[in-house]
Amino acid sequence: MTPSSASTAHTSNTDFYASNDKLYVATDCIIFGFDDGDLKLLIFKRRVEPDSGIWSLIGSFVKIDEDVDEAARRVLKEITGLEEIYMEQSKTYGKVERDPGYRCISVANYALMRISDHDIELTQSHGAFWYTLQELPELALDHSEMVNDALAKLRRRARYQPIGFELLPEKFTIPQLQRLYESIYQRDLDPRNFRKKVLSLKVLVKLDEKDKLGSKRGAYLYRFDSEKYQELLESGYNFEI
Amino acid sequence: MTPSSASTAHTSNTDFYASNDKLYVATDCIIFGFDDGDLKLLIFKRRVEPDSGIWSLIGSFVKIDEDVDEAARRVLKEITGLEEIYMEQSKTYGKVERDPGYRCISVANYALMRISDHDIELTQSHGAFWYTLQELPELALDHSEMVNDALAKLRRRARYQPIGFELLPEKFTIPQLQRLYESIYQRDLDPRNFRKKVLSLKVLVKLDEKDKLGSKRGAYLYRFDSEKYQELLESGYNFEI
DNA sequence: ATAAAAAACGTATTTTAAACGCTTAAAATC
DNA sequence: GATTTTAAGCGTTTAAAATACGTTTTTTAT
Repeated sequence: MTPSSASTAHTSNTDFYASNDKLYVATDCIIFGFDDGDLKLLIFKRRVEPDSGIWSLIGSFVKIDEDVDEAARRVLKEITGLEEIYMEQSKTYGKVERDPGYRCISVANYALMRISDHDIELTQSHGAFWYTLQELPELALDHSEMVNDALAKLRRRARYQPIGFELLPEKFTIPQLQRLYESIYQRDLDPRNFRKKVLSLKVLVKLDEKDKLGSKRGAYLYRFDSEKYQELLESGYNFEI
Repeated sequence: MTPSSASTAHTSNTDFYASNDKLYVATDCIIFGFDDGDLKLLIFKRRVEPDSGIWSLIGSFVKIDEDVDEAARRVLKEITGLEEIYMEQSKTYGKVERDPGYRCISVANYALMRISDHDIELTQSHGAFWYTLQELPELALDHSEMVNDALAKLRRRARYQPIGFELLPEKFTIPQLQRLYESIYQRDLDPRNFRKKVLSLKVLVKLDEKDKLGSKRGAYLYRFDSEKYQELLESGYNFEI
């Protein structure tokens, strides 16, 4: 829920809301997931004014006794049922008129998750749906801007840190990893060069299993070597794809 | 003034909230300047509790009718006298206990400026001083963390966008530009390769003047071709140094 | 059987980065 | 006033990385 939806505000005292000189702090979550070879975004149909009926990101007010990123984790938990989601602060939106209902600044966070992991019923009960980036509708308030900014950040991050750990299932094939990068960058990559590059990073462990669903021939499954993955992450390695 | 100084709080209404029941929004500025071949930071001696007498960044509460980045620009203007400073949002700090005085979240912004440009008397009248990164003292609250984060961001930005426009005087030599990069990265660069690299970007215009102060022989002055600089900026070019 | 599709491995070419040598201009020293 | 010193400026060589593209392999569909 975005600030304006107010249903999760830390107080419901209406006298208080009437007073128009209060500055609220909220958090909104840009939740990226990967499934079916596509990067997707979890969005919601708003049930409150303004912009009721319009799609929006999920969010909440920050409580007085809660860290800002705690608030974001609380939202993520409420929506997906998951506690251990990769999350990173994106940007803070602070324009006076960004939310016509209240003076409210919003700290946007983006999260990366495996779509298959989450509690589908819980998500659906909140009126949430996964949309690919291509078919994404216009969003409420400044939420489209938030998505664009988060996407730009994700793309930039993917250049200097390996990514995929958070978005792919535990076992995955190299073509799947390639499709992830292709959907992040929205462009085709050469499969031979991609394979060479990711294998050169030495963070993949080849398994003795094959995935037979993706192709006729089937592709070997891999998993990340979490120790080496962590090292690579900390070394600030430049992962130019 | 940092949030704790409270002198600029946007409201003092205590009817609804007991005073420590209120969530404040502040902004703090990490002001980078370049001078004498060194990257420096503008910091202040705090005059209020907590941490009075300790060095800190400059900041202010965000007013109810003011955009968050407007607040940051207001602070910059108050301190330096300058309006057109390059400024970028760094990160938002939202831990409950980050400021023992109030529940206050802070949106940190970093600014880049030419030290020679600003109003020295104004700065000094605020108790402000320029410190190099090496001699930087421990700062109040979470301000040291803010500086480290902003520096990391500046370093990363310097890799994918040209920098210097904001930090160097209008006319500058290639060795000066090199010293800027060396002080950002805190490591030595090969002068021959550096020259080759920056000239290959085609954003420098060689002037017919020489700067005779920096060396016996003197070095040609250059200026940025702002049009090409802008193009380069927008192309998202990777400026690996 | 044979064609089609995607995986997997390999090689050649081009581009970019890193390392280093040499000359030049002007001030400082003898 | 010749010589040394210092940093600027230009160039070359070598190493590494990115890009382009060829070939073989495995399996399903026809």
